[in-house]
Amino acid sequence: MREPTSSLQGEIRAFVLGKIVGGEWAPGARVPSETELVARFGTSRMTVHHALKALTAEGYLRRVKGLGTFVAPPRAHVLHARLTDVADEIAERGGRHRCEVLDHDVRCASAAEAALFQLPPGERLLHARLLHFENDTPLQIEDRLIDPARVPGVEDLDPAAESYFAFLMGKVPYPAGRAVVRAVMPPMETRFLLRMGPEEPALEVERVTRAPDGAVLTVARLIYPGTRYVLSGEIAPPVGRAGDIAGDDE
Amino acid sequence: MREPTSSLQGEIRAFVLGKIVGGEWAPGARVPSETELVARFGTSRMTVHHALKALTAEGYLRRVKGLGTFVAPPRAHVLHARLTDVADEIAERGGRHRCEVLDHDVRCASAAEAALFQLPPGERLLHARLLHFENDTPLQIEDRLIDPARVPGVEDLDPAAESYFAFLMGKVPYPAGRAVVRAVMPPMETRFLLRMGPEEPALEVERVTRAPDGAVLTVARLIYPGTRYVLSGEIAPPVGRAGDIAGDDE
DNA sequence: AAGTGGTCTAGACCACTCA
DNA sequence: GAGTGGTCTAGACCACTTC
Repeated sequence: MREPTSSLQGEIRAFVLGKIVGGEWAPGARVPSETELVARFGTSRMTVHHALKALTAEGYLRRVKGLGTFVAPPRAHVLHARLTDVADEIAERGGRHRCEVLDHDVRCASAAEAALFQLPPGERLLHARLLHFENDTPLQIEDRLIDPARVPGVEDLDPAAESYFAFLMGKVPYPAGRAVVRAVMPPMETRFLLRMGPEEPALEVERVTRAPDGAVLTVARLIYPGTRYVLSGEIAPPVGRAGDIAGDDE
Repeated sequence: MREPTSSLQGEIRAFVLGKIVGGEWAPGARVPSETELVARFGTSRMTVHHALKALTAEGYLRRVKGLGTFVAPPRAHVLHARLTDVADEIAERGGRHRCEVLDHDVRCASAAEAALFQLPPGERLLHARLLHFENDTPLQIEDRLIDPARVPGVEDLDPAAESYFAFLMGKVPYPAGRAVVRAVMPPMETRFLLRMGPEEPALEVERVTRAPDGAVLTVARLIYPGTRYVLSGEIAPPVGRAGDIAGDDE
């Protein structure tokens, strides 16, 4: 990560961040107040405030009105792993992507599915199962349920032409959601489709995607052969979103 | 995520974010300029700037000097998964944590280990293998290598008393690092120790932790029984760190 | 009462892009 | 040259904490 020391904010940022990652200021330690930093760097208070605010948003600092600024206790780290469209992921590696449609139907929601989508049982749900290939080697089975009432036009989509991921991205960018990553032994059919070895486990990523209003839009189960796919990402401190009210986690 | 509309910044933020997550402003679309928002909300320019800056840091906007502000193209989402100390994780669930030391020795780095740590082969490395229990059920095997030259005092640590995670956190808070998540079939001994079923796969999380200067401090392999552990997290747009120079990814 | 951070103002200069 | 965002200033009032 390149640090811009070219600006006054950058200087203050580098000064504070340096003390933190260098271990000089331990977690919980008091950071100089805005007034003190103003005196030290000879800038206006707003400049200092900007720098500290940014570091707070990035999870390095904890600020309490009336009390002071402190080094945030990093008792947890956060894994930031990109979840992309399979097609994009393959393209990035320079591979060729192809997709076979295994199932594609509109069905009535079972009790479990209705509960998942918070819909009355029997409501219509679009179901699709796709097999994605990288250079003719199967890489992923995508098992997806979509609420067609919330995603207009999705019933007319040809999954082989445009991915559901891309389509949904266009319809509802910036969805909220949760994902769960598991190691599983998939059933026979899955093993066969993904050309997996007899003892090979699978990595399963299950995503529940919600509209900003909280309604479930789609549930996707992505299954990868364990020997051909890993999930990877960077580790960083937990980020604070500006929309959040000050941390209630203590 | 609660949005503070109590402040002027909050109002502007809510206005812009609403248009984005509501799909009214599509990815790539032009966002009103600071001048326009100043006119609309009747605030000073700094106030508008703050709000847009925050949304930029959170990955929702893309700003180009001299050009304008745009809705960031969300072609990828990011899974934000917490990586905590096992002991903390178990404590959060109200469980009881216990730890058995399987191996604990200082050895000379093999060629592969030396390469991983970017050290000359034969350098001393601390190796430990721990079995973590939740309520007397084994949950994790921690297989860890540490460069004792970079982490003073680590050789005197009793892993059963204080976890390496906590110790390292205290020594080098806010490390940089990468993690890889895999589904694997562990060897016999591991299956036995974790009391895994004959066909049960394992979830493996491998972390490489680096000091701010880039030197590898520790490599941890954490192995969980697939039926007793999942990795989960929230999905959000990729965050931009203020220290980064404007995105070069296009 | 003194000090803290949160927010806001009304200016300013700059580097940049586009026409 | 007009418009954009990036940065900065020197003030201000507020809510909050601790003493």
